[in-house]
Amino acid sequence: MIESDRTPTLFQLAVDLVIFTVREDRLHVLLVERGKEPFRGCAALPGGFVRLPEDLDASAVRELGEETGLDGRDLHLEQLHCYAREDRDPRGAIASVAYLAIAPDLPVPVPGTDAARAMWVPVDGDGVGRPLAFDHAQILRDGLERARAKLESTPIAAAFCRTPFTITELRRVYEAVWGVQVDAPNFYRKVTKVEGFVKETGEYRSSFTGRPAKLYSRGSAQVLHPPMLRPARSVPAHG
Amino acid sequence: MIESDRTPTLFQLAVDLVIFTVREDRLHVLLVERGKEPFRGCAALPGGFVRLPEDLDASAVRELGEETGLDGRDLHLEQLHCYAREDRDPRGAIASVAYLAIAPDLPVPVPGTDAARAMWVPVDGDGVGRPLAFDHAQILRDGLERARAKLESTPIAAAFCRTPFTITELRRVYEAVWGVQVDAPNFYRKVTKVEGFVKETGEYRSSFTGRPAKLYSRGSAQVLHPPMLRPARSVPAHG
DNA sequence: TCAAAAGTGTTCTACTTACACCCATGC
DNA sequence: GCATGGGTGTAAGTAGAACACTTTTGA
Repeated sequence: MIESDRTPTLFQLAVDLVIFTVREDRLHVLLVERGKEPFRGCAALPGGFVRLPEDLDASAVRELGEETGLDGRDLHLEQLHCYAREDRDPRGAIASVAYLAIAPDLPVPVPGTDAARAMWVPVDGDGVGRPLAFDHAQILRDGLERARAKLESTPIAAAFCRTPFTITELRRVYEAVWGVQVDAPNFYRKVTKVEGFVKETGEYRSSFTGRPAKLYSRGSAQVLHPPMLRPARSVPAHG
Repeated sequence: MIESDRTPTLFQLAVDLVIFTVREDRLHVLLVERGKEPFRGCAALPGGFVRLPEDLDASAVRELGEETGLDGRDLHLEQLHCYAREDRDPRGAIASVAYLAIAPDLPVPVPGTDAARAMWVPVDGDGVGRPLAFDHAQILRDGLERARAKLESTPIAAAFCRTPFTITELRRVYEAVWGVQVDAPNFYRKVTKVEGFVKETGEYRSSFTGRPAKLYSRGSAQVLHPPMLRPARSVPAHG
């Protein structure tokens, strides 16, 4: 924070959101269709500009609400990375602070709001199979890698599930985000044994067939001891 | 990245550097004494403003060179977090992108340069035992936690050591950064067994007493499989 | 020969993995 | 009954923790 004798660039600061959910056992990201130039009509991450006195986290929460109808206070939301390459936005000096958000499978987009332009798009491999505006493809890749890593060491997988949830639902989160198959019996034991990952509610949920599953809510742990281990070689969960 | 009808704030963007090294078995951070208001005379993290067309990483490398004489291309350097709270700088809208840098114990500060105002300060617990300018105490805490976490899953501990190094030097990095004692025999085996962490040079180094130690250089691994595990309860390594 | 630092051996325990198997429900 | 998904048992293999012990040097 030492002053230079040359004039610093003035930036507009944006927040862009990588919002993930799991629907039908597949990882999805929320995209919006841009209504203005540049990249009009192109898919992009939702986001918007920061205006003081609001800080970055608050901007992210606000944008989440405006563009998706989701309440940021209920979701996992964490800062990812700041992007400021000169060529990232043709309008000029616009730096973006990317956020990772994780949502349960909720009825979004909400019709009749800004969010009507939003859509859940399945993530295959490292991307969405279509061009994204600005450097959003890179931001999406970074967000995906962050989410995958955080599943290992923290209980954020539960943020993908509506409470209460079953252990199988939690397992399908790991399978969708990591793109691997996970052994159900071992996963069950591990999750229920790791201190503070999940908490039994005492309730059960019947599915159409099979034994009713115990229901759980998220525990109090912030980190997992021991961590969930991502297999070194990925076994595709979806052919 | 959706335009608002209200005018976004214009920010100056700064990069601030949390530069760690280990000297005499203790973790140190590089601080500078501010020569101007605000916080004139107060200790602060080195840093400076971003000027396009330079991007954030390049700004961090440049500031590292200007303020410490270190060559950023030789060091571990990674982005930490972006800070933009309204009250973080009394001069107004200045957002800071913090970087974590890891350096071996080199003869820095370099007298006769800008770096002469820089000093290595030991880190005790979570801080440096003196007030820091702006929100730099928070940035330092975040950098410290990042460094501690990265020692677990990546080989960055080697970035604290001049090449070639001994396994004991590497162990002292873990002890200094984590603030724990590490069992030497088990550490030795683990480090030399994990694929790609360190590479034997075939040379030996004699110390004043004891058996000469094998010398190693950093291996090619980007992540450690399995990771180095930080003890759940910290056993203080000093004091 | 002694101290000190490097490096090896050994044992116990914890965790992971693979997979067999039982449980509880709807049809 | 039987198909289906939930959950438990069990045994083999791998990794971590503790610590005794050997090796190799300088003084």
